[in-house]
Amino acid sequence: MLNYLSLNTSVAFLNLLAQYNKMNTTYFAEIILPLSLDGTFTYHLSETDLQQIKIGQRVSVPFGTQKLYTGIVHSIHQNKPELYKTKAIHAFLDDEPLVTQTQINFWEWIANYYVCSLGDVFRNAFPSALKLESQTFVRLINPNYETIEELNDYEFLVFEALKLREIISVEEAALIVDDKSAIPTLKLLIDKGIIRLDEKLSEKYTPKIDNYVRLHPDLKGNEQQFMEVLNQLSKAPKQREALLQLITLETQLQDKLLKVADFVKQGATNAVIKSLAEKGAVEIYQNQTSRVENEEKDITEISQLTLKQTEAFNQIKEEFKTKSTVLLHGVTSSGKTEIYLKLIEQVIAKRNKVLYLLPEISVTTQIVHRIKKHFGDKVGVYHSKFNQNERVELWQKTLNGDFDIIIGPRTALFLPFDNLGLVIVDEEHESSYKQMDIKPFFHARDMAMLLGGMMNAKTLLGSATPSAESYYNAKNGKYGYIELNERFGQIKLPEINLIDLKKAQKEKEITEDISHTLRDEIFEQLNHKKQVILFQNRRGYAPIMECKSCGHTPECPNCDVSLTYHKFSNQLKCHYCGYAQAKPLRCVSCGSHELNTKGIGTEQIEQQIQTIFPEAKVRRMDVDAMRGKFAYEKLIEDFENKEIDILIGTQMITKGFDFGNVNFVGVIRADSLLNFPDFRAHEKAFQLLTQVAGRAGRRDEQGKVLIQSFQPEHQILQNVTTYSYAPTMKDILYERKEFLYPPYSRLIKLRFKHKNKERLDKTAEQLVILLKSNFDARCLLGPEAPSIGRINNLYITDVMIKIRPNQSPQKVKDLIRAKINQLHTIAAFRSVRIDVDVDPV
DNA sequence: AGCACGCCGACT
DNA sequence: GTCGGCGTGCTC
Repeated sequence: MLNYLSLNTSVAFLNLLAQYNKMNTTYFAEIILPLSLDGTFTYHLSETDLQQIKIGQRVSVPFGTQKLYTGIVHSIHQNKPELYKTKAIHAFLDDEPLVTQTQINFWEWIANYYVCSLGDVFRNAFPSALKLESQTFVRLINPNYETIEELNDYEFLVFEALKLREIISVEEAALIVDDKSAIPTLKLLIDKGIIRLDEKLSEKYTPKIDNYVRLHPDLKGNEQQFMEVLNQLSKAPKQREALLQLITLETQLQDKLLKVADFVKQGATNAVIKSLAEKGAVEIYQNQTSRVENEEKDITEISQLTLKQTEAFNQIKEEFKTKSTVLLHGVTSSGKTEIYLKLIEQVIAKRNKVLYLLPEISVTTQIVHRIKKHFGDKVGVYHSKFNQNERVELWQKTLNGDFDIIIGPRTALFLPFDNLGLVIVDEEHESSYKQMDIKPFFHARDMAMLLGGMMNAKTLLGSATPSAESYYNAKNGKYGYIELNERFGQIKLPEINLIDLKKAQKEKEITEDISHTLRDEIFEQLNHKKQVILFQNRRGYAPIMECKSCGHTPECPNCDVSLTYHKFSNQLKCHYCGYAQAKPLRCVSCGSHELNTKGIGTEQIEQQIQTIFPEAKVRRMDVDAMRGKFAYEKLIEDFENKEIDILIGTQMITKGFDFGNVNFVGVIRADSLLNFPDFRAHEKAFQLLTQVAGRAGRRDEQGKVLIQSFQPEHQILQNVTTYSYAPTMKDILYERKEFLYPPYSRLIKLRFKHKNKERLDKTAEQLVILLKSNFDARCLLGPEAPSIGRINNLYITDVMIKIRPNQSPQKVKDLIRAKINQLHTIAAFRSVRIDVDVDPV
């Protein structure tokens, strides 16, 4: 009895213990979701989940009332959350992780540094084709519903459709009825218990499948059978010929596969190939085609470095022994690329990977071509014009370790590579490295150094005009510093001269905006069959349109800017929100027909130049002319083939655009660059003009540059003509120190946006009040509306915070986070959007 | 960031 | 009278 009892209790006890253990061994996963919400989200794991879950794996999870989101497994733990009930993971989307642990660490670092959520980083860093969103489907659950007379026409239509196909998507349902009544109709059907809504995930990425052709496997290495087939074809000469051609092609291609389409291009016809296939001579099969395959076939040796280059190369290597970052300051055409190539070669020889960052536009140009030429299919190129499918393939290939080198703009930083040995940031001064439109507002140059540090890689910053920050860091010994101040082949730097526009106007030495000196020079160049580049940093025809009689200027209805006149499309456009209207025939204010334009854009220069040089082939290069995926490549090709005599461009032409046949560059008006209300204006103007000048005389002879300006005496312009980089920087750094700007402080810009101006200003003022006690007056500026105070119907105001060198940036950021949260506890302030921009440019 | 719930203007 | 506008609150 006692035994029985004790046995019984022990069984009960064991059950209890098992249950207890089970409870205690409940596991949870932290999931990163693509939401702008702080932190990760906790889901509980079943035992089977636990078997297959891996950090970095893609999962789908329910979030909110019904939606499924794609998330990434961040971590696994046993801490049961007390404040809310966890849900289960819906599904594992892949067997293996698509994100590495290093990437997760990197994302967290970025979220912390740039004061945004981990979800913001994930959303931006991960290809969107891999972020599945659930689609809502309608499912029939009561096919036997009988009281049909109670259904309205729309309900009946959906019911009938579902009887044929059990499941339809909400979109299909909307097609059956009309768009507007779809949701109400479905609601009624749900209420009647006839249908149910289901969420389904669909993969957005689709592999590209092509038809390929090869010699039939049965004939391969079987000479006798092959001869038989060939003899059978004696009466079909075309087929015989094609078969023999295929053999030749296959030998040439070695292991590469031959697409049917490519075979057709080589002379075979589809009909012939089909007949051959029917006779068993060839085989047509399907295979996945890579969208990111390299075309490059002949790999060439890297050319020998010159003495100067070798010297620089050795210095870089020496500096890398003690410093993780080196700044290579080399004038345009000094041959920085060759040095990069040599370094890359050495790094990949050690089985390390290289990340090569370029400003956006340069990714499509010659540099990429040159790198591919040396490293062939080991080069992965990322570009923002890639479509979603191409991005996915690049991601997967990178994850597989298929590439030794990844080249790309700032987003390439997020590809899943490992084992980096070297990061190159070319044109490091370029402001396009800073992401400004979507969160995270990161600076790719800075994050490249960080990522390099995480993987023990070295970072090489390259520029002809280094940023003030990098120059400062180099001069202070934080980075290694190597100068390369001689052009390749010892060609002299272009001679830069200034043209005084005031004087030219007074002496009538000018036609519209082209001074006669500039005109004569262009004429001279064209006579020598040279191509000319003209720089005007404004697109459109004229930035302002003005009524001659009343002075009215058409403005954007959504933004606080005047509309730019585009003659080509005969429209007035807003460059901030995209608003466009037809050019009005008369002034909307007074009805006058006399409308004037003020200021000049590329379109107007194009027209003026074409008038002066009616025979010349004039082209324009700005975002308006560069629409479409291959517009840029096409233009480069045309320029190379000398189908363009004069190219007029915005700052686009300063990036990766080097051609041997250009000996002269003209700047139409430098003034707009100099008078920018920004503490970086002088730095940017010097860099831009120097870069523009660098386009001239790159190969055989010394180039010439003419800069037109109303203030030729301006110190920056004077310094540009004499290539006085160091003195310019000295002045700039002196001012920065005086006014406590970077690199002598760190900036955080808080940008407030709201459609109601009063509420906006009140909120910004309130946050300043909350922050006031923690900063001295010099370090907390604003709120102040930026020069364009309203974009897309949202009013904007900025608060600037300067962090002194002795302050902890982390503590300041924590403070900002806390104060914004505090502000948001009050409902009235909550609707104002606050963007935190760390290290604004 | 989505998405649902809830309260006020312009329409059949 | 409704439809639908977007303000507000919540999501593991």
